[in-house]
Amino acid sequence: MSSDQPKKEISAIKGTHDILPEEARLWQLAEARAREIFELYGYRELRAPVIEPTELFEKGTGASSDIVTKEMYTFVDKGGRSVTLRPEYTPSVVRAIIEHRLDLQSQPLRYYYMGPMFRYDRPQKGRYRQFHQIDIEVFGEKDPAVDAEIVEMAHRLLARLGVEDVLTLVNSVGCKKCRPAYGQELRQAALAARDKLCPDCQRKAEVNPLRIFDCKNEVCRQVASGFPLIIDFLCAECRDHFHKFREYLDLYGIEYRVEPTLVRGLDYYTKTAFEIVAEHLGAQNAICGGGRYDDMVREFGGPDLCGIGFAMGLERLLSVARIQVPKDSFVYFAYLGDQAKKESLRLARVLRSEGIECLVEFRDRGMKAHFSRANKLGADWVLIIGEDELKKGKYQLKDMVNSRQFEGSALELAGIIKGKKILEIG
RNA sequence: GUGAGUGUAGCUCAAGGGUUAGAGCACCGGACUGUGGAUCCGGUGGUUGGGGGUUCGAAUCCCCUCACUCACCCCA
Repeated sequence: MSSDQPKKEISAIKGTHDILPEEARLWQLAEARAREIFELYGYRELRAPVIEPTELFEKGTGASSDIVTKEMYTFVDKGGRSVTLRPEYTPSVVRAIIEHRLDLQSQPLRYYYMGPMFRYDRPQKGRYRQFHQIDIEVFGEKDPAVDAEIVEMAHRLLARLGVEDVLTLVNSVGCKKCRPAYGQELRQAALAARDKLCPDCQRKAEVNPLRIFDCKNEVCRQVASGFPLIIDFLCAECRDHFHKFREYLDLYGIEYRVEPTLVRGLDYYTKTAFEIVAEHLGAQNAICGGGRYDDMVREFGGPDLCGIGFAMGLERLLSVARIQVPKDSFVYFAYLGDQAKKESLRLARVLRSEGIECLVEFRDRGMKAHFSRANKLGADWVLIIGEDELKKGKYQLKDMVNSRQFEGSALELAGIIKGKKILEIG
């Protein structure tokens, strides 16, 4: 680089990250496990665009939510439309269902997806501006058994990824019939105790009193502990739903704790709300969050179709996952001279056709340097081609793990590598 | 958006106003021209995050800015 180049190098946008090959292996593995498990339960992938009309989230996520009011990547495109990089996935699925009349298919509809989401937050551990979620949704099933099913499915995935020390919190946030009455009672209690609360909670008392329960201030917690709880206000239907949900959780052997103050941050939840938190994750410890949203599809002008789902944060998941990436096995070509290099290139094509990973480097090296390099790269096999091998048309294959060496034709060696045939030489 | 802390080689860290900013690891090469991991020797690599100021002199002190970390807030 010449000295008159600009000094500032271009770096990734704040809150976004490159996932380098070594780490990408972990992502691939986690994503593959998630797919396997979801498909075992009959879920199928539904891919929606990263970018959506802004109003989709204003209506879906909620115009008063923090996500919509201050965290969206929103801009006007060249056609003058306001568009937004999705901050969450559920509204997109709802849009797709209505747009493609998926509700006419036999229900329930089970979907999963994984991909990037965008929120203009202040980055910190476990919170990034571009982050990734694994998302599942079920539509058209009001039986609380499905609520328990997705929790159980989440647990299975966590177990598969070696995530330990998790705590599952469940609650019911009621429905249109019973929540308003509770909301009023709570607001009254909050306003009555207003001057004892921290400035932040004084504001919440007006805007969203449920949030006071989340305050970490000791005084606020004390005060809030005397507030009424939603669970005492649930209508018969919601109470029954919650009861059965818990019965099914017991049936599945899922350990959980009823957290009467658990409230999901998105406006649309009804009845079941749950969260799975992990220890050793710091302040952003929610690894999975979800719940039921029975009114959302209808509110979008679609059919009366209930829904439930959850999202898992992949970054958070991976930071507590204990997964072993299997080591790749490949053949390194150690050649001497230009003729041997060309023969290596030719041979590598043959072996690749046999499904064997091959690495031919183009730089001229001595045999020792080749081996040193092969070792550094972690090659399981080194295929040696020099003058002797060119003459014979047979090659030396060294097993780098057991330090054994074999001789044979390309296909014979391929057989050895694939473990089908052993031709050992003295 | 608010508060606090931290930025020195690719990584982990020294030097705390005074020669030319060092070490380990990593990378490249040699000892060793057809057989790796070890050892020894050498080499590449820095406008000390960036900009401005104070000073005879700044990695070091001050201001701004950027990034990261932690917390608030929010949430996955």
